[in-house]
Amino acid sequence: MRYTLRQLEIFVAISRLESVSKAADLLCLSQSATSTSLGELERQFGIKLFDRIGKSLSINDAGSKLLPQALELIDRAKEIESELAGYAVSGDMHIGATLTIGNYLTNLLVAKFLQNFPESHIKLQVQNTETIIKKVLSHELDIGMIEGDCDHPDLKIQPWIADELVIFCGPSHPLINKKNVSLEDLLKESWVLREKGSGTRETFDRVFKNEQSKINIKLELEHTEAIKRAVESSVGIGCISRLALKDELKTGSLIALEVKNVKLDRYFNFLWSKNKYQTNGVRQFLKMCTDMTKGIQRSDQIDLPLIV
Amino acid sequence: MRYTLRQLEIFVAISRLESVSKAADLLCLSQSATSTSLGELERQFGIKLFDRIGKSLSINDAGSKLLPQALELIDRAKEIESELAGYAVSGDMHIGATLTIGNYLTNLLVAKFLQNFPESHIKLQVQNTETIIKKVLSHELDIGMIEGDCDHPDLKIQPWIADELVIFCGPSHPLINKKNVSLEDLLKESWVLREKGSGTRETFDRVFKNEQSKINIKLELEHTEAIKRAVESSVGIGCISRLALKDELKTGSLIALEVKNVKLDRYFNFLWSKNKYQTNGVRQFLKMCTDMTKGIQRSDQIDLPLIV
DNA sequence: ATAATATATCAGTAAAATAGATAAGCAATA
DNA sequence: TATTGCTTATCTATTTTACTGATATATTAT
Repeated sequence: MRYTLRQLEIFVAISRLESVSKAADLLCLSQSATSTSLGELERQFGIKLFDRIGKSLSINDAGSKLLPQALELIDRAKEIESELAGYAVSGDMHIGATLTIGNYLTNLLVAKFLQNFPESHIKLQVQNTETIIKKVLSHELDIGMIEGDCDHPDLKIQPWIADELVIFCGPSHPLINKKNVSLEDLLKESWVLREKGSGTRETFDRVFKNEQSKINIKLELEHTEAIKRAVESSVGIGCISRLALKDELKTGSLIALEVKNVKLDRYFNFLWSKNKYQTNGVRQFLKMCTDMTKGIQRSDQIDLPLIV
Repeated sequence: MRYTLRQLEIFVAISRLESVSKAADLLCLSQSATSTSLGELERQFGIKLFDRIGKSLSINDAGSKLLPQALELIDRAKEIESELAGYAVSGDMHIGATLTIGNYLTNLLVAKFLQNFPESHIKLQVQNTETIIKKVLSHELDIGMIEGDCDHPDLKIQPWIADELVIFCGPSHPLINKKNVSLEDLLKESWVLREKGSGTRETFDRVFKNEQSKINIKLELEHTEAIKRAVESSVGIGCISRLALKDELKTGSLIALEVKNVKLDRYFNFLWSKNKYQTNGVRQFLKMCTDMTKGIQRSDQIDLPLIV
């Protein structure tokens, strides 16, 4: 297959206008290139497609036979192109995510997305839930990714994947030897937690709302990594997403405590404004995220490095 | 439309084999060129078609969408190519024609044919009817073009176009002033005719078979041009095809005599062996000839220079 | 670690597309 | 019949693309 769609396009234009010069104008090509291209097509098929009568061209049998088929082929080719263009992403995309999601998932998701759509430009902001909601409302962000709910009439929220907070301690902590850790056991401990207003803290507070006064919060930190270091240094026990603890639980540098009757489940959610036009980039991004978590139950099972 | 069918072919091969290297082998292309071609296709569509997982490729959504469409498009393109190849002519073609046809029509027909099929090679032989029939029978010729009939069981004869012999004289001949030239008038004249065995002479003899002994043949010549010169020089009156006289009748250098009750009509015929395979070139040539004479009544109305 | 293997990229080269200029053919017309 | 204008074809030079061979980079297997 040595002929090109471009040659067919030029052939069609010449056929339509019955003139090389006019076709050249139409195609924004020199008369020379147009003539040569037709000649090359004829040479490749080993057959003339036009009769040269004096200074003008007149399509011949072979040309007439080719014309409708060339038209059809070009139409199909254009259709393919535009369908694929529907996949393609253009323009900027602004994504906001909370600390936990942003640090452990979104940055990797964005990297993967950029691999598939190298032409697109993405700005990722990591901020607290409140700011993200505000910016999604003001259309400053195309998508927000937050933990927990949000019921604003202008916002659409879509659950993405389950997440679980884990209560954990250092490897030398006495509780790790206890079989059934109870709520009472926990209330005796010192805590290292995320600050008020963070999604993680909200989940924590919601679950422990009846025991709030009895919880001894020794340290409030704004970063999960800092909390891990503090717990390692035996400042107290902590509570953050299993996603953020993945590596440490694996190596055993931090230990998860299984507590009876305490379930710190929550959902990571997508968030977008009902009033903002959803660009193709946004749709593709959402699709990629949901596609990737098919068959996956919980956030920490997403094995992004393998996929990226 | 900036992408090429070749790129699609390469894309399909890579998809099929899920490997750039294997596709390169299949396509007899370097791994480098294959990789670049895929990259270029992706760049042009502005979208990746494969996920690169480690050292291997895995087709992604966009690629999966493209694949069947690319296959279809390539199939159509190949179909077009081979249909057009059916038009194309390859190999040698041997055509034989008698003097009158060969000199005034076939050479021009062949020229026109070669314009449309520049790759083909034609050998044109101008010989007498008998030789042509013999060579068509021996398959030395693909097609013969003769005046008059031939009923050999192994030969197929196909009428092409009507021809007419014209009795003519020089511009100073006394007969041109006579209103109704009669058969008796003619028998008083001297004649310049083609030699026995020629198609023209056979037609002449057939029409004048009852007056053969009374016809005074002064000069027998093997070329129509020579006959014209002889008649111009007042050697006598002549009888050749109107086709060969076209120019002279137009300029008035020779004058046609309308003779009552004398009709020298005949047919130019195609001739081929029933036992010889008819190549595509032969079919195309016959088609071109019959197409060209649609709506034309007689050989001298064919205006070849205009068409060529 | 090391070897084997796959893709991507780089540098150099061959081939193709293209523009600009020019030749050659034809038609209208002065 | 020469002239003008318009057409297609072709020539040369240049840019762009396709390609090879070599090399870099990354991953799997040993």
